[in-house]
Amino acid sequence: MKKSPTLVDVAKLANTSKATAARVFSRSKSANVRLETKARILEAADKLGYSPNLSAASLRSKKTYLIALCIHDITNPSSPSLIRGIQDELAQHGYDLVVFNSDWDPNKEKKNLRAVVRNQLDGLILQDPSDELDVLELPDIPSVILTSNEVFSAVRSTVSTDTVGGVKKALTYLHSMGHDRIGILLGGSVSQITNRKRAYLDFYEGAGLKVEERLIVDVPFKTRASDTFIMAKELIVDLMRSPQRPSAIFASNDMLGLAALQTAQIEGLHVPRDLSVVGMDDLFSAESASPALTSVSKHRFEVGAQAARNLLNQINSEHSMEQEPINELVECTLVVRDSSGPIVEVDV
Amino acid sequence: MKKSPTLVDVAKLANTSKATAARVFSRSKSANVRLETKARILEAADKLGYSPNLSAASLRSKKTYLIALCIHDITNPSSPSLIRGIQDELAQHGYDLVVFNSDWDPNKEKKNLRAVVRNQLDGLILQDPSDELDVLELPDIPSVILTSNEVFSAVRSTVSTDTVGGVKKALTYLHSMGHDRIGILLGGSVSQITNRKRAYLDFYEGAGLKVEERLIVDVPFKTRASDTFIMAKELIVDLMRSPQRPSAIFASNDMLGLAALQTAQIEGLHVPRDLSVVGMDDLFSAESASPALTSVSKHRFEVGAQAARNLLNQINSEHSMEQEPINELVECTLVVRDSSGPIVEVDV
DNA sequence: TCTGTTTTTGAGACCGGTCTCAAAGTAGTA
DNA sequence: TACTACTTTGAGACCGGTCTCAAAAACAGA
Repeated sequence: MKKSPTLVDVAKLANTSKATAARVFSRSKSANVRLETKARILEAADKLGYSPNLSAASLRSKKTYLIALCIHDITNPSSPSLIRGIQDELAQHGYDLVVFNSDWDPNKEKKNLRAVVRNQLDGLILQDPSDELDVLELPDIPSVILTSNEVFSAVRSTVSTDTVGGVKKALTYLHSMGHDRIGILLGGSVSQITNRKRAYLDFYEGAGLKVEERLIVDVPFKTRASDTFIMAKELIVDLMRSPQRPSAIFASNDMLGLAALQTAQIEGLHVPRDLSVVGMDDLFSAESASPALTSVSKHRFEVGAQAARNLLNQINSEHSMEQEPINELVECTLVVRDSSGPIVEVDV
Repeated sequence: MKKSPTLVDVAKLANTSKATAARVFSRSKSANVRLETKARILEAADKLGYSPNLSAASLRSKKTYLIALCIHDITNPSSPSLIRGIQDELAQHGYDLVVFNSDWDPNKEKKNLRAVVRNQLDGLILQDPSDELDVLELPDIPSVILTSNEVFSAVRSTVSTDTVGGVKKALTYLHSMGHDRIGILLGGSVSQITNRKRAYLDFYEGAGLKVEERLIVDVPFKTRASDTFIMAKELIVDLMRSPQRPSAIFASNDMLGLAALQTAQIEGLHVPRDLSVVGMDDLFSAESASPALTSVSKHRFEVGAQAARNLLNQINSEHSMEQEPINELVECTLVVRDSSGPIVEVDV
């Protein structure tokens, strides 16, 4: 592995100065280099197989053209589209993405944030910071936080999903199909659970329906998806076998929705005749389920793209850290498929 | 955003030299610093809120502690577990991961590889390089390639999946259940298709069964998963409605398997009574499908972990680029679930 | 041809660490 | 106390770009 050529080598071969050669490769403002000179330099670079050293560049210029994404777990099925939304936007501006997992561990989260500043990354997209994280621990760089937590939205730009609205859309839809006893499967983080439960209760109150505690099922969160899935199925069986089972189930995420579909099938309930199921996230798994699962899309791709755009704006503006944060809210959309339909009165 | 403190600032405050201070933070070989001195330096660093600048460090030391992963599309459902396998292994050694997507575009692939060397990344894991990529275009850094293509395995370490063996396992299983007319759904890249078709034909020949061209279905590849899915369903309908439909279907990836399940349901075929379905990949979607999909696991997590381990070995050895490449093959495992069972003779 | 303006080029400091090498300090032993 | 061996520290070159600033070259108009 022979030493790779440097800018000085290129300059020497092209018979110019280091400074001029640098201007050809610099990605900052349009450099003034005569075309003839430029061609000569490029030719020399090509001949030597020169490739700029970004470490050196970033040392002086303070720009790495790398963005950090700190998420909980890339294995989470909704992560990929989020990431893709970010990457597609970043790629257009020559930025690449470094992905960190926190596994919902506040210590890992902090460790990751330290890595972000050590590596001089140019920006940060942080998913749902833990409660343990103090605002002051946020690195002092352009950042967008994916959260609806006001503690953060007060100081940094955020993009969040209108999950409350999404829950309402799902319930409104089911109610309009004649369902007035709708089971809800709650899962995920504590804040997600309280959030959606609140929305559910509000809807019930608004619609003048009677809340039955039995219909509200909390599925404890496990790190491994399969474990949550198995746990969910047990709880759903209980719900379905209960004397007055609901005619519809709203699952606050697609994994729970799929668990409901599977359980229904095992229990011999036909979906959607005997039971309507609506999920949330609109994963590919929802589309490919049997029957295809009606689901509330959170538009993760768009969320990612929006976060990236906001971040790039901050990076490209002069005094980004003094600017007022921008807090964006992405609406949910209901995607109706085959797992839901009008209530069917049972002829006794 | 005030200027962040440097090592010199820390050294000054701790009343030592830059060199000594550096030794405290250096991640290379155990530095000899008196405990008392070290404590003083750490205290000073803490007081100033010092954080090392990795750009500077890597300029001199030629190490960024960043690894590149070049894959086709992170949105592909099997990517996350691969990534996780890599990350978990890397994290133990203090490396972070930069993820690049090529979207099966050879030009993007080349562009990504250039970015890898520009950024001085310490290692590369490259998924299934395109045929357009010349071996000589591979960056001259430690790397592991996820491919079974001999052109690459001759010159670089590789990790690949024994898909041929996997296909055989699935078919052997179905055959043992009494199925002798097994449809196969082929999808993915050209090499994947030919690969698996070959395995299918070999199995049929070995088992002394008659090959029926009608049972071999090619599903054209589309960039968007949903498009492939829709296309697949149309083709599967044809297969199921054909006069002599197969009693079992082997899908060469889970997406096609799920499409088969959905189609069967729509067509009123009971799985597994009327039709057995076996997929490949063992995605979470397979586990959560209704009925749960029997699938051949390719152990993507393990593949990632193994690739990462190999890469780290290269990085930590002296003359990595002169070493003989190590080519590893990961076995597939059949995970039997509810979508497959013994053939049921129809009473006419 | 000459002057004023604009464009292009070069010299060299600079970024913040790491690394080498030699000097200083400390122990252990005769 | 003197001497060797080992540990700890400091001085300063070095990595390969970027950036500033001034000099040189090119151009335009008179």
